[in-house]
Amino acid sequence: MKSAQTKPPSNTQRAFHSLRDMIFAGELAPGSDHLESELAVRLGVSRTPVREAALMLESQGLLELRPRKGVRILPISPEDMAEIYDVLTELESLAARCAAELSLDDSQLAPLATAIDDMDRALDASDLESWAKADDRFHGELVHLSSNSRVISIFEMMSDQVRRARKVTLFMRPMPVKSNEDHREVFEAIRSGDANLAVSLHRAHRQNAKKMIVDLLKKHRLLNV
Amino acid sequence: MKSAQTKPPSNTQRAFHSLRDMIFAGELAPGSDHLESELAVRLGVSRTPVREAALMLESQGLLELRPRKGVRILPISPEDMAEIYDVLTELESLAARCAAELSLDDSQLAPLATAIDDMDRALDASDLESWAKADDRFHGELVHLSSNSRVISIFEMMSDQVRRARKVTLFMRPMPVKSNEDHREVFEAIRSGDANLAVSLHRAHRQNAKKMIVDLLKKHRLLNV
DNA sequence: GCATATATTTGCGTATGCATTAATGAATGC
DNA sequence: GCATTCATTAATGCATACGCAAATATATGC
Repeated sequence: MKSAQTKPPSNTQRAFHSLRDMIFAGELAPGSDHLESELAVRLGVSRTPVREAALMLESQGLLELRPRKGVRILPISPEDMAEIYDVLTELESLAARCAAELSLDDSQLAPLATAIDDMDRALDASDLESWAKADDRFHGELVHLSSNSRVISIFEMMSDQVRRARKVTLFMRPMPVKSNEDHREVFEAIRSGDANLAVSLHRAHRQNAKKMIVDLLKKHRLLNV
Repeated sequence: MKSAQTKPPSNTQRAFHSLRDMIFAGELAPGSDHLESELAVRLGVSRTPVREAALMLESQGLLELRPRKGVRILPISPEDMAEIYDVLTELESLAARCAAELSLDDSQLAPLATAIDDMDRALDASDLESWAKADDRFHGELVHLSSNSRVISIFEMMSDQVRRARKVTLFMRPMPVKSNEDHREVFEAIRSGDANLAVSLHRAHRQNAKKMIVDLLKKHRLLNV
């Protein structure tokens, strides 16, 4: 999926990215409807590339094409997030297992290590935005170590959704101190080649994260109804 | 994704299904290129719905749109199949865990049970086609028990690919006796609510299947080069 | 005979127009 | 006053047209 975007910078690709960005920026609010023609004007192109981009985004679960109602930006419910985290838990655990079994040297593990360090630094500075970015990086790098392109692309799709949910919940949650400890432990397990340990640590880590974000989303929903 | 198809029978949807079926039937051979306009004529519609359908199929990994080369039907390499099986292993294991934890009654477990019985019967009759169908059903039902719509749709996507690969390898493999035993064991573990056992049994089962099909695909590739 | 330049073809990306069909509101009957 | 039907509106689904760029064929110079 990522590779598909790097081909040529066509209008369809631009529309795809623009719409995606607009959704993440909240410019297209979750639950809102938008006519294809309206979006086309907004992006300065015709309906065709907008439609094609919308079709792609639909298959990624960011929006839905509803005949005569326009494209509907899908909201992220706690239930959706629970599903997503369950999938991420499994796929990242697989990645952790692969990584541990590869007996990687320090240079190959460097991206993970720096991500962890960055998270610590961000935490010290109470900079949650930076922390979230580094956290994303950690999980992303981990998944890339699986060198399974399917795992990677599913992960990227779902990370998008997680990032959307995190926008809402980031400042409701406590400081992710435990989370940072988790990362270090997982990292050490991978480094020492203990696949089973890496998997079980990572699984527990993700399950905690799931519970946290799902609860926060529920709270948030209560606040906003 | 499945739900999207049930909306209205539009030309795009028809094209989507037709192309998919043609790919599975081998009518569009793996590795072959086809012009959009050519496919449009063949399906009796204009290029637009063909393009839209192709776009969807691209995001499902069945084909690739290559400017000026036409849509390329992606071949299924042993490497791809290994990736797919690794993902399926994790997601189905998750489903097995969920299923075991739900303490389902016999009526809810019935679809699994019949699938297993059908496999046995097919095996007795040495009817590999029927066996494969029942096997598909078993795995499908299992995944549906997860009631995780993401897991289900990823599974359905990847099952399509597996089915394609199986077309080629089904008659090269030995009788799946061991496979049937595996299914029964997994089933019993789920019924008795032993989640960990269900997971480990199922994981092992899928890893065996992976090795088998990947090896067969490699052999097949050697034969056809 | 070969390499480079030029012409031609061809397929795609995109715009646009039209027919279809769902949604909305008006009008009519009960 | 409410429901039902019909007319109107409007957005989509799709066909079609066109320009551009890539690929191929042709021609030209050496």
